[in-house]
Parts: sequence; structure tokens; C-alpha cells
Amino acid sequence: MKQLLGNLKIAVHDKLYLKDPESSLLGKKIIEHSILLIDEIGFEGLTFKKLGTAIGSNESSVYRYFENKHKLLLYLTSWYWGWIEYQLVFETHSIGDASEKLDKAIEIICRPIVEDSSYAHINEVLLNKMVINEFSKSYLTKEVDEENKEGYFSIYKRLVHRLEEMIQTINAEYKYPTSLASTIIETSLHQQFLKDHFKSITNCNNKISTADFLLNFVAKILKK
Amino acid sequence: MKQLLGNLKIAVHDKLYLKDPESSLLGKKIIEHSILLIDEIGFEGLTFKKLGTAIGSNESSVYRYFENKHKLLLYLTSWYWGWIEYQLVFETHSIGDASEKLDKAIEIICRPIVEDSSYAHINEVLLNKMVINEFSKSYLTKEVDEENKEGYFSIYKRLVHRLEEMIQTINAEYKYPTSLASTIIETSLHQQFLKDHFKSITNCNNKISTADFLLNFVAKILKK
DNA sequence: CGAATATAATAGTATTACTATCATATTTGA
DNA sequence: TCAAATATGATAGTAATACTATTATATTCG
Repeated sequence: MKQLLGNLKIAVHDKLYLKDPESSLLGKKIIEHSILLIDEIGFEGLTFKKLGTAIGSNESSVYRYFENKHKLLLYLTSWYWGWIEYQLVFETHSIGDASEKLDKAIEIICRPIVEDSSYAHINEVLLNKMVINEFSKSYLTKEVDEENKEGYFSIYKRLVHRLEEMIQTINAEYKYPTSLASTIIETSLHQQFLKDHFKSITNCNNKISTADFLLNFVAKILKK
Repeated sequence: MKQLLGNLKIAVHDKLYLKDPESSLLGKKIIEHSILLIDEIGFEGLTFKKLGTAIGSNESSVYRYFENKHKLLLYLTSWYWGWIEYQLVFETHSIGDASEKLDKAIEIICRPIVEDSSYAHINEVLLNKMVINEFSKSYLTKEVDEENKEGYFSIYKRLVHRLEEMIQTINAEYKYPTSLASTIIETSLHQQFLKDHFKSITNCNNKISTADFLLNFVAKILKK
């Protein structure tokens, strides 16, 4: 993985930033500390003023990279899904059997994150936590339709379509491949959240993983 | 339904308000217009100042009923789940067959909302839209654990447990009844949202309902 | 009818979410 | 290498938000 992704830049929609944060040290510090700060105080608590202080600079420097914190959230979540997508594509590429392929994909989506040293400024473990807690907020807005039209969610949607294709290959007669694909991703995040905060309404825990639940689930649904 | 619920007050956790909005005309107007206003401008756009104007009063009056808009959101979503729960309990009560019972429950959770004249000040159609768009935001916060301990989410969790019980009755060997129950509710909201905003990643539309997807889904998962 | 309670109006505060301006440092490219 | 361009840093300012506090005015209730 490390070797494969070593020099790959995760391509995020370029209207999500004013200046590419990957293009400078300061930009990378913004990304780095936004993840750390959101983990500490939550997305609602984040302000560009605090983020400015965290990077040893001030508000105005952050505003030169991102219009507002909503765009920053879109940037971070897009990056995350892009990163997951690469792993999924590379790690399932050589698998011939469709069922095995989908299982692997589910494992990749659900597995505990390990840090990827290719991106030194990004703490993937915390970024995953952030996606679990904040991703929904990136689209549950009044502006979702415009922003969707702009293409801000295309990486996420593409990931859903990759799962959909696998599902269709396994069972072409199954009537809801797209919904099942989007449900897999949504459920992987939701059950993870429940495990951390509403233990009484999930069976997922340290012994039973979200992947176990989803693998069982998908196997039964797609059985002919 | 109307007759049954006619005089029933949906019981919402009493720490969610400072003064019970059901106890006065002004309180009911706050509830009524908060739903309308959130539909218009979204939860992020809502302020107590705007809400005050909407009810023909001002900010300070609203603050006498609710501490802040987060508590108002918790109140509204609790009320919604309580209302759904009553329907579910009454409408499935007399059904003997467990599978039939769960199917009915899913239909109730997913069905297009019709206004319930028992609660004149609540527009259930818009409230349902609000729950789809805003419910996640009520728990995706830094305070979720404390608030959960306080019992602010108990109606929602109780609803999940009602589904869980049905699932267990149908198939006692199924290993993930709680996760399946929480997934059903989450998916019903999520697929509805996708249908409205991300059509390309769902199969649900005017012809195929979210209930169709979930019914098919649950039947396969619980088949012995 | 007077006391208690609910509502309305106004004012004030700290913070947020920016925009604008200017100074200074750093890079780069002729 | 030096001037120009660009990036960063610091400060100031604004409208709006999310409240709290106070006082005045209705309303209702014993």
C-alpha cells in the first residue's frame, strides 16, 4: 500500500479550496491541525480563529486557503473517500471472484484505520473518526443540491458506484444494487458511531465488527 | 388512528424544555413555526430571533420555552419518534405473525406521512422532512454521551428495541438483531434523503419505495 | 381586586464569521 | 542579484448570533 500510494496525490475537487493546501507547508499545517482540532472540540466548536492559533498563525491565513469551514469539511471528507477509494481499487483489483471482491471492499471500508505514512500531515485514524461524526453534516444542508451539481460529492458517489458494480456482478437480478451499495457505506459509519455512543442499539463491539455484520448481511441479500 | 390518538399527549423528556410548549398557545405556536421555519431555511439558518418574529413575538419569549435551538431540535425529533412509536404499537398490536408484524412496522416507518389532525399545531409532513434532514445532527455532537445519559434519546432507542424484538421473534438465531433494527431506521431516513438529493446512488424513487427495498432486504436476512 | 404569572420590549455582551487593509517576509525569475 | 511578485502575518472593522438581564405590560387566578 505504502509503495503504491507513495507519490499519489488524492485528487479533491479544486473548487473546495481557494489555494491548494497541498501546495505549501502552511496549507498542510491547516489540514493537519484541522483534523486534530475537530477531534478535540468537534466541528461545531471549530473556528478559523482557533485553527489559526493552532497552526501558529492567524485567521486570515486560513481564510486564504478555505472560504469557510463548510468547504474545509467537504475537502477533508472528500480526501477521506478518495483515500478509501484508492485502497479499494488497488486491493480488490486482482481479485477475480466477485463475491470475494465485495467482501474485501467491505473489509476495507470497515476495517480499523492504520496510519498511512504516505501522507505525513494527515492522521487517518482521527480523520476516520471525523468522517463518522461529521460526514452527514457535509450534505445535510440547504445547499446540498447546488453543491452536488458542482461535483463536491463525486468521489463519495463514485465509491458507491464501485460497490454497486460488484453487487451487480454477483447477482444481476437483485433489484436494489445502488441502494444496497449506499446502505453499506452509510451503515459502516452509523454502526461505528453506535458502537461508540449508543451501545444498546447495536451488536457491534470489540468482538463483533461492523464488517461482520455487513458481510453476513450482504451474503444473505445477494444469495440466489 | 385519529380516534386512538385523539387525546394522547406524546411524552417528550421534560428536561428538553424549560416550560412545556404544549401547556400554552404561545408554546404551540413556537412548535408550529419552528417546523415551518426549519423547512424554509434549514436548521442551521434558524435563530430564535427569526422564530420570535414568526410567532409574532420576540426572542425572549422563545427562550422561556427552550434553552437553545439544539434542545428544540431534540424536542421535535423526540416528538416525531414518539408519534411513530404510537402508530407502530397500535397498528401492529393485533398482528399475530411476527414476520407480518415486522413488515407492518417497516411500512409505518417508511410510509409517506399523512397529517394527523390530533395535533393541529404540528405539520407531520414537514416534521418528517425535518427528521430526514436534521435528526443526525441531534446526536452527532460532542455532548452526545451526556445527553444520552440524561435520556434524551430514549424514545428513539425504544423504537429500535421494538423492532429488535420483532426480529428476534422471527429468527432467534440471527446474530445481529439490534444492528439490523437500528439499520432499518437509519436506512429509511437515509434512502429517503438520497431519493430527494442524490438520485444516482439509490434505487428508491416514485415507483420503488424505501419500504420495498427494506422489506426485501429484511425478508432475505431473516430467512432461515 | 390584588398578587402572581406570562409575555413583550429593550438593552447589552461576548463570540462568530467573515472582509479589508497594510506591513513584512520569502520566493522567483529576468 | 535585485526588483517584482507572491505569501504570510497582524490589525481593524462589521453584521449577525446566541445568549443574559432588566423592566414594563398584560393576563389569570385565588
